[in-house]
Amino acid sequence: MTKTQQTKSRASGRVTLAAVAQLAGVATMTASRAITQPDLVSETLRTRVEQAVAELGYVPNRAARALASAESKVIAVLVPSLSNAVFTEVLAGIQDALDADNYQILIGNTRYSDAEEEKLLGIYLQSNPDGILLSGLNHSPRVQQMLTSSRVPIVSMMDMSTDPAQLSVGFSQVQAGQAMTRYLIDKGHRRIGFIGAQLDERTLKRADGYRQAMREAGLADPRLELMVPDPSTIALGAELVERMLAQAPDCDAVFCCNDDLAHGAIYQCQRLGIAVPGQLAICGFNDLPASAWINPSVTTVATPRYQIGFEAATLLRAVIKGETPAATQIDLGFTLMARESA
Amino acid sequence: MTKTQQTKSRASGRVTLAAVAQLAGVATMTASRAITQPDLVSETLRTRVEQAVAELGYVPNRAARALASAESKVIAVLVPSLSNAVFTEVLAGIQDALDADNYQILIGNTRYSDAEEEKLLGIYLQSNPDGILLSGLNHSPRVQQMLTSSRVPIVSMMDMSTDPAQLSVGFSQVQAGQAMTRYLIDKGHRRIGFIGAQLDERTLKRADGYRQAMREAGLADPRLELMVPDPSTIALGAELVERMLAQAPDCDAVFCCNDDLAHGAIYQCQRLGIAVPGQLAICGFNDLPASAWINPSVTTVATPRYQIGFEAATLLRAVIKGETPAATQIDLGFTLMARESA
DNA sequence: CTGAAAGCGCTTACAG
DNA sequence: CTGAAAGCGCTTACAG
Repeated sequence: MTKTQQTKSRASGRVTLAAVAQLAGVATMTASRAITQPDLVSETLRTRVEQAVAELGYVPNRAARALASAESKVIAVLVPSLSNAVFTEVLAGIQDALDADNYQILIGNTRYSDAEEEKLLGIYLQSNPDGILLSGLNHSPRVQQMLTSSRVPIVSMMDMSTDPAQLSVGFSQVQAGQAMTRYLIDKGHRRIGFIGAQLDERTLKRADGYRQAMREAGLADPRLELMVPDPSTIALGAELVERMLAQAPDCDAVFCCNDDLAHGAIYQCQRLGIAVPGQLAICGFNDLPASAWINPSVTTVATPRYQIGFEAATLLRAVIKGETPAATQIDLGFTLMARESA
Repeated sequence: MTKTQQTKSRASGRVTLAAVAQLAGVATMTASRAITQPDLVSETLRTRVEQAVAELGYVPNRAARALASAESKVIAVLVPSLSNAVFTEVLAGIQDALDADNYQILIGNTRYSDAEEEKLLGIYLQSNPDGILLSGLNHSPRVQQMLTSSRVPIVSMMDMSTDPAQLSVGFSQVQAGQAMTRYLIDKGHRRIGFIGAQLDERTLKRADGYRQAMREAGLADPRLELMVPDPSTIALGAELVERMLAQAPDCDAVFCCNDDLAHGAIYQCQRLGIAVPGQLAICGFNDLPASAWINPSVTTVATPRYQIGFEAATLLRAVIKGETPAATQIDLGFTLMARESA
């Protein structure tokens, strides 16, 4: 066990596969096989190698493996936010789907910024990922170009693509926006406002759905829309509900593009003495855990984000393995949760 | 540019440094230097290499770099949860601190499980990380052993270590628990309950602080404690406040080990017609964004989680660079936020 | 400032 | 079922 003959070597000092093989009395590649494809090695040698691994505390070097083999066992995930519970649940689904495969999951938070997305993708591409999980369908030309030239398999999450060549898992953001608006119209509301923040792809599509439904009903009015680029927060919801009421005093319902905004709007109405839903109906989007508990409980759209992550990762893994997926577009749908606030 | 003489080679097909060097008319290592240490290369050659990089769309292979050099440029971060906003803010701080250094940040969600922590650490160690950021001070013997034998620099986040050899950044969970309890006592409360969930290291320490303060004031009573191992959620807070009132009907204040629980407790009191803080004072811990907005607004302890992430990453980076840090323990403190609910 | 050679620690064909 | 050799794409000493 004392075989330190490092002269001017660049050896890291870590235990190598060669050391394991030597202790087990086999060739390096037999040791390699005993670890990665144990079925191809006789029980005798496999046991000897396993003992050597345990005795030496051998930890495989992932960089060496990635360099020598075709695959990196890395999957990169790009999400626009980690403070938004929606995406942490997407990540939980991804984690669960990839659990057993020894994948290294690279989680990148783009903070809703194209520049940040480009930067992170650039770094991740250096790791030669086996696959990439992306949020949304719209990306900067630079990102698209990087993606194309990398030839890495990609699955897009959150929305449905119209391009059959593009793998996507999610649900129709437009239809969900429409469904909520129609629900409010059916409830008898006529002056329905839309509050949107961040103005990311999904918010804009929900707004589209809102507009379509309002137009169909002959209720469309641009003064009922309030769109700001700031990040969605409870504080912003509180602010925007007041601005909406100022710009459209006859507003009788507000569709907030997400639950954070809706919660803030409700809390603010409580302070201002505005009855919800009596004087003003308020609804949100996503069905965060708090929405079922706030008083009044919040009418919203439940979205299958955990499932999206799980199914997207499962689809990606299949594609990486060279399988031809049964479907390239997986629509997981959404559920309107009618509660007290609207 | 047409130099495809791959016979039975295992080449990946990607553009290599050698190809860049050839196009630029320099040696491979000069190309390498032009990219990683541009100051050491003449302007002429540097420009030629840069043009070749752009023309070929060269992306460095991180695995090859990691294998050839001593450093992996990987930092592994282990957090117990991603659904808890506290840790996503810690991550934001880490991201910001490490932004410019081309580090690959490996984010691992241990889900409060020792087994999961061991598994993730095992995977991450294969990447030979330059440093590791850990949550908390208590880890399984197996994890400690893996950490020790890896010899990778470590910084612990969230709490203060008593071991001077252990780098830690955070604040005293015990003192924070004490401070909140004393605040409630000073407000005149005598029958102060403590509700704890998950029972992770931090919750147990806050409970310790609570007990010490109650003992000092001669108010200690085990019937005022309610500890359950379930994950902290709003729903659980709603359930536990009822159980607390059942087990200690004369309870006049409840200290929840975190804000999620406190929010649930408040919503439930609203439903049950229990006035907060009139009949029952309720306070939380962490100061999540909603706490300032809920009616009544929530008395809680603001914790410097973004700063913890930022400072811990900064400290780790210094240690990796071989610098001797000015302090091995960084106490970032906490702030009691007195609001309406208690 | 620039470069030819060796090596990092693994896996891939190819034999036997 | 087992193994000797070559190679993955970089960087590290060491010269010049």
